[in-house]
Amino acid sequence: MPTLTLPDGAQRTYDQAPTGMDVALSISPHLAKALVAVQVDGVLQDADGLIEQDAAVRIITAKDDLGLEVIRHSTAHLLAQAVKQLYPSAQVTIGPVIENGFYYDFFYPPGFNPEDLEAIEARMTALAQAALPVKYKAVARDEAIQYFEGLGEQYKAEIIRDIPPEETLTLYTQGDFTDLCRGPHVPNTSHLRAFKLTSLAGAYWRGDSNNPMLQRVYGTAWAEPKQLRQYLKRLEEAKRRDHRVLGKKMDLFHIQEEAPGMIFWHPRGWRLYQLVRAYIRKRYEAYGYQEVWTPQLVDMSLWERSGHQSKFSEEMFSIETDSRTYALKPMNCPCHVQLFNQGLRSYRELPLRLAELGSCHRAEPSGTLHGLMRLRHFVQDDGHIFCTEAQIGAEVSAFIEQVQQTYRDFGFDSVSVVLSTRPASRVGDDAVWDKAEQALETVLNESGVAWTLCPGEGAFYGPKIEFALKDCLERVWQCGTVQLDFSMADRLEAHYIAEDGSRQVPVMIHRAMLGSLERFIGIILEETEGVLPLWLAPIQVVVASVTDDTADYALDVVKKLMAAGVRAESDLRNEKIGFKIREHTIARVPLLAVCGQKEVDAETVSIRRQSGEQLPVMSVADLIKQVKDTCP
RNA sequence: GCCCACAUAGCUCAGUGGUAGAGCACUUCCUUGGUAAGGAAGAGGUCACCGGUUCAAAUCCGGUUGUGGGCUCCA
Repeated sequence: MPTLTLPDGAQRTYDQAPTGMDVALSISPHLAKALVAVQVDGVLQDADGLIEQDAAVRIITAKDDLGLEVIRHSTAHLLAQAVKQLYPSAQVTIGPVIENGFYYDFFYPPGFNPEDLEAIEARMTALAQAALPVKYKAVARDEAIQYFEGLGEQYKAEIIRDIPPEETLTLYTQGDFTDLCRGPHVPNTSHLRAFKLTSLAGAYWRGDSNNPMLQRVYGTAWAEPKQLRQYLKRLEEAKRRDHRVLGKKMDLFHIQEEAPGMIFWHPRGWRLYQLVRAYIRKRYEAYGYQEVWTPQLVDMSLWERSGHQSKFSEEMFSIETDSRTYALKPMNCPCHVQLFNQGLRSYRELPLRLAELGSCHRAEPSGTLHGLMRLRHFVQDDGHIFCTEAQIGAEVSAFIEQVQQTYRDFGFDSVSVVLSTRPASRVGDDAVWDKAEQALETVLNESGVAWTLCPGEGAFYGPKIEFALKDCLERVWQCGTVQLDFSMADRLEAHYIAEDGSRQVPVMIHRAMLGSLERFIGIILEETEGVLPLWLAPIQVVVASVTDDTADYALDVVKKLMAAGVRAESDLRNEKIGFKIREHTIARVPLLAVCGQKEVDAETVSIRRQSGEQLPVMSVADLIKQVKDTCP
């Protein structure tokens, strides 16, 4: 006779173990209809699962986040059912819930095309409308293997074989389709009424590129059709924030076929680039770095000694000349060690911080290139700190502080911080890795930032902390990073003389705040929708004349602005003022100074912000002051 | 690198085997207009590249390059 406690504190006692559906029915028929699952003492379970003991029970509907997750998971099953009906030779694998939806991977060598997607979606809709009951039953592992092998579902059988033998499995059946699943699922498919298949992709079985390529179908699913429409609209709007689209609209840069993965920067884009560089140089100085510059082309032997050649030879551009092989530098660290190695270093010089706006070339695989985000030529705001073990904590912790300040200056308030630890393929003793990982974790905890752990994602020479930002489609890109390295200095024979006169190998800390300048600019563009903070705008003010009579005055204003260091341009074209406003607004110019007869007479400018907001009429001197005050 | 799709005027795109199209941008002329598009005319393309099928290819087929969405990778 279980007694159940409802969220409002009410208690109900049942003569025999009820199902979640019984509980809902005993409250209201309406609730029973809306029920997608129940939560029993915090554990989600199916509507028809028995509740045999006293427990706290919550009815989960589509309005709950948990309910939405169940709906997405069930929609993945619906997709698999539709695919099996339409393409019986396809084998099912896995179909998890992801942000905003789900995907399902199928082994189907002929592959799907976009028309198939439409057919699959149509079948899903029909199956959902049929309101097929979703039933589950527990089976023994071996029975499950036998069942799926009998169906020719090799992938499913393989998944089950990897599950510990003693575990009981559940099979979910809806109509003619049965899948292995932990559940829970919606009571029947009529709950699935707001979904859409969004894209088709290849994905390796178990995420391993040595395995066969599966067909992945992505979809989105929601509780209500209205939410689905809103989501699709959001997606549509996000595409307008794409940095590649904005790069064209704002006339910042282009890429062309002759130089894949490399950027042709236009005058305005290059100005933005220079502004970011100027910001970084100020920080280098403020944070005690000395800026350096090293060769672009370095003999392969250096990369062999550093260990990069053996790990990244495929991704290095190399050049044969004078019967020597050079590599276009893919990174700056070995070059900075060469600087460290000039002369005999003393412990008194540590920490020695070398910085370089380092130009790097990497022959990234063609399929990985992506606008400004992933390039074959990019510039890092790189830096290497040579220090003693005792100095690691202070250096890393100062860096974390600096990175956060930098991101705030650029207007980012949410940065994800990840600690990545030893990868399978690495150099150095485990004892050294233990020490390095411990050091980073300690500093992170002391800094108070929220962080997550990514085991196995570290660099081959050491663990790292990564600072990542999101683009318009919520894709995560690594930007800042700080990496501990107990190997490279030793490999490249860097030493210093310690206090006791002994020769010691310095610890190397690799660090970058923005990561790649190009990527960071791409992220800023998407984050701001191209409406850059005033201090970063390539053109801060366009001075537009209303008629030819006011052109001279407008030119004079531009001259004054430029003399004061404000980035200004004139627009004296024989066009209506409305037309000029429209053009510069689209080009994301932050401030527009309109000069008509009124302004000429009063010796003022009338300022319109990119947002459309009109500022009080002001003198040119006031405008200059306002613009100057925005620079960090 | 792998899977799928795409590549037409400067830009955004239409064009399913029979003379290459639209809007915007551009040039010229008219217009001198006060806060998101004034009007008219003109010019502009080897339909990414290479090959094939066909009387005929932007269109069908194969390859190459590049781009987009994913996967793998990312010092």
